[in-house]
Amino acid sequence: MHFSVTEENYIKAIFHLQQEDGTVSTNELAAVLATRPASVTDMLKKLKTKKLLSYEKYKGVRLTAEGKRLALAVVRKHRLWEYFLVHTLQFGWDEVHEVAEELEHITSRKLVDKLDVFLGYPKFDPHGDPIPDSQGKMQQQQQVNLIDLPPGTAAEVSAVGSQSTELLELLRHKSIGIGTRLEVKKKFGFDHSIEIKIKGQTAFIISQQLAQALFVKLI
Amino acid sequence: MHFSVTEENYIKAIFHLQQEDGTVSTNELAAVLATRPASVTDMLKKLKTKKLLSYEKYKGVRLTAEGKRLALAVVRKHRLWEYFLVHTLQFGWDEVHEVAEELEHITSRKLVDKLDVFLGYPKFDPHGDPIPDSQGKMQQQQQVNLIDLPPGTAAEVSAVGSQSTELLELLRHKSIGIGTRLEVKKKFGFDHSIEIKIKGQTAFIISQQLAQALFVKLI
DNA sequence: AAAATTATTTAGATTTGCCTAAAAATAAAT
DNA sequence: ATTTATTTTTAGGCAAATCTAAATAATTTT
Ligand SMILES: [Mn+2]
Ligand SMILES: [Mn+2]
Ligand SMILES: [Mn+2]
Ligand SMILES: [Mn+2]
Repeated sequence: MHFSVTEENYIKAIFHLQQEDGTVSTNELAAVLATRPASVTDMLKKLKTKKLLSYEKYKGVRLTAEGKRLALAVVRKHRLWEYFLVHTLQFGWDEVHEVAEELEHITSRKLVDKLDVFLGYPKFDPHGDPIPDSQGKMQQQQQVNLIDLPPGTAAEVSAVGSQSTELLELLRHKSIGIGTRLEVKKKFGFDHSIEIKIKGQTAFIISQQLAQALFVKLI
Repeated sequence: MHFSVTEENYIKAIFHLQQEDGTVSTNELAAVLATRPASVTDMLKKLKTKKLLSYEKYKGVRLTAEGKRLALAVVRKHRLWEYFLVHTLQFGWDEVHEVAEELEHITSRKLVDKLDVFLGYPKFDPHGDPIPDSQGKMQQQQQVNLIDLPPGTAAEVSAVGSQSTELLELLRHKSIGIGTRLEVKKKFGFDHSIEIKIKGQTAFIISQQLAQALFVKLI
């Protein structure tokens, strides 16, 4: 089976959305794919006949095992290419998402596997997201949202909740990246901001929105 | 300006064909693109309105300066990726053409230039074809067809005349590659076969077809 | 120079992915 | 339980890239 770029993008979007919800709605899909609900309905019918998803009118959609396999293959390529762009070609971590969005659709299986070998079988991409192996298995980090840490906890940043340029720009400005170690000093109920301290720097406060976009693991 | 994969493939095909002929015919294009003459005519009209080529009904076609620029950009990407696949990812030189055919359409300019840096600004791809620099300039080797060498001449293989799997398979079997040094021993008028000698091997005979597919530089 | 062959273009359809506008189903509010 | 609002689907069309079959132009042969 070989699928078009558009079909792969739909499958990947459904995969990501159904992590949160169990089942995915037409409107949600239209929103993340920047297209119209009517177009989504058309595509869902097609992907159903290709057995990549189960779909009943008005009932939302859910990937089949086959659809999940495809989604994981695309995610694997996306994240491996991002790792390549950052670690081999010296891109900034905020510059790679768009390019990987294209590279993830290159079809050669051999290419992906050789790239994986060359990179040394990385387990996480530059944004802290796990890279599926050639079997589609990925190592889940036991990570928690920074907003949920109680004061006094030390932690290491392990992932970001979005690839938006704005977020990554802010993080660069505050010198926060994957692997940064920090300690929660104080939490302010009024605006849910959090005071954190990074070794060698004076403590500073980050907003609720930023804290919610950061995932950490305890150390 | 941004162009579709199909448009880029047409422009690249015209570029290669017009190296030999000055002007390119509808049927030639249909043949190399594995499509129908009628489809070619449609596309030529479109590419004309985009000012990538000059075209008069029944008169054949020729790239404009703009069209040539685009063609060289695609060729640059194609050959840089081939170099990457062979030298970085350890592909065989006979396995890379198809994959590069997809990778050449990735749009990021920054990606190409960073890839070029990473690879060390290579001047020739794995098949001996020159890689255009970011200005579109490429270094032409003063190479000659092996079939035209007189007996007694020593030479080094610098390029192959096609990327076909069959050719590359035959070359691997005879341990001939880019950089192989050889000497022409004798030429046989009957079938235009040529006896050649590679250092450390006993002399052997290659066919006219193979000799015509090999380009060499004198040493 | 006329006839036959070959090359190229037009005409009319098809497929994919998308759109707008309108209809139908579901969910929420009164 | 109706009415209202939201979500989703259908209907009908459009643009890109392709195709087959038929028409026209160019070339070659006789
Ligand atoms: Mn994509
Ligand atoms: Mn990522
Ligand atoms: Mn191509
Ligand atoms: Mn090549």
